[in-house]
Amino acid sequence: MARKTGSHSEITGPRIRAAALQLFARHGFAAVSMRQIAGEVGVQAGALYLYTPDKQTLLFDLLEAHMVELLDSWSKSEAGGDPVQNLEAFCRCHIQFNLSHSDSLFISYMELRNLDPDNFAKIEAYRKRYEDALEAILKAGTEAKLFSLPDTKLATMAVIAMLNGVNTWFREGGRLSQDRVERIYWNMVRRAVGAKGFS
Amino acid sequence: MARKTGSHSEITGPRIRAAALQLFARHGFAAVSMRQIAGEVGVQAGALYLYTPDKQTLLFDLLEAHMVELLDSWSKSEAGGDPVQNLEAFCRCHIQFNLSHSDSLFISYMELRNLDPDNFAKIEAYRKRYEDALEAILKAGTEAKLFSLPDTKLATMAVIAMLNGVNTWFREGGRLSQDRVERIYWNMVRRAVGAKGFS
DNA sequence: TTTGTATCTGAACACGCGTTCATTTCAATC
DNA sequence: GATTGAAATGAACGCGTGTTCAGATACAAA
Repeated sequence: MARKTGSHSEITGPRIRAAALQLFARHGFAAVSMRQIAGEVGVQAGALYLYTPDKQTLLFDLLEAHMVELLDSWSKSEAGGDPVQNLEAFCRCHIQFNLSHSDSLFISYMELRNLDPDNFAKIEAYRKRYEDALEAILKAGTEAKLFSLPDTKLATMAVIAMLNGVNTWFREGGRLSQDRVERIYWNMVRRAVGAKGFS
Repeated sequence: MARKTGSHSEITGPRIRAAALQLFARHGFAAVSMRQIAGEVGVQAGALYLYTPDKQTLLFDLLEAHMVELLDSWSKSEAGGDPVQNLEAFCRCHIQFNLSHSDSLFISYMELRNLDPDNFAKIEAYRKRYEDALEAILKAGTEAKLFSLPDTKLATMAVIAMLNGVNTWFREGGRLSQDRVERIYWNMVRRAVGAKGFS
């Protein structure tokens, strides 16, 4: 069946990951059984082991894919403009990515503790790279006197936490359009970092 | 043994809740067994059922206690000053409470999905009361032209998310004192809401 | 000393877990 | 039509789960 890699269906594998993602997000890693995942895919539990060595690796693969996609998404959006423009791009990219990957986002914050130490360290390294990307923008802006921040590391955490919060309440078709939400959050961030020419 | 209520030890009950709190925070509700909790207390699993009807109720009691304490903490800190003072008090109270109840905070965000619908609704009602307290401050400030906010509901969520973020990285004895962190976050919040006389 | 009661044990119940593996299915290739 | 080999089954493994409960224990009151 497999045409290129020489092993495993190229259809069932992704379906398993999609089902696992949704179920882990909904009920939590520990509360979801391999039989439930298999049931969602329409297969027996044993078949899952043709695609993943174990449940732990399945979780890790989902988290790693999320972080890789996130970093990839930012590297494509990176405008290369001045710090203010870069910060706006970062905020919008972050909100957009998170809202279109809400299950992965949820898991990547909630299920870290279910990773064994090695896997945890790998995911943390990705996360650090992402945070560093934001901090670089804030540092550049602070040095150029465009922002007013006593501590860029702390501001980095504050901005990410604030933007992540959107996912806890935003629902498409609700009171505010996504673009409007992005604009309002960007204005709050812009003020929080003390961007000049804006009060 | 019980002297006042006529049932249950007044020592073992709290010890069970403390052990459950710590274990749930560390490993997650679904991943912790009643036997583990009992082991932590130095008792057999069956004994837990003298203090809680089941595992689900044990979780609910922890979450409810957290929300009650949180609301209580704010009602005691409420200064009754102008919106700017109230907002500062809210930010400081929130950070202080969360840092001194980090396990409860963690659980109360992570384990909501493990509550059955009735219990979930009750906790959400507490949470709404708390959010409303913050939104009332933001509304009052906006109407008094002290803040500049296009949407107080959205600002409420943004502020809470930002403040909650402190718990993900702050460690006592680290680079910054808690008071310094409170001050920096308060300044970011103050600017994010567009407080006058401050850029 | 006897009684009463709050506390706890330890075994048991039915069930679901992650994982393994010999066996079956079945489309593609020769 | 026979052969191949990946894909999937379904039963089995040992173990841990939440919960129950009859019985043991400890201790205050009578």
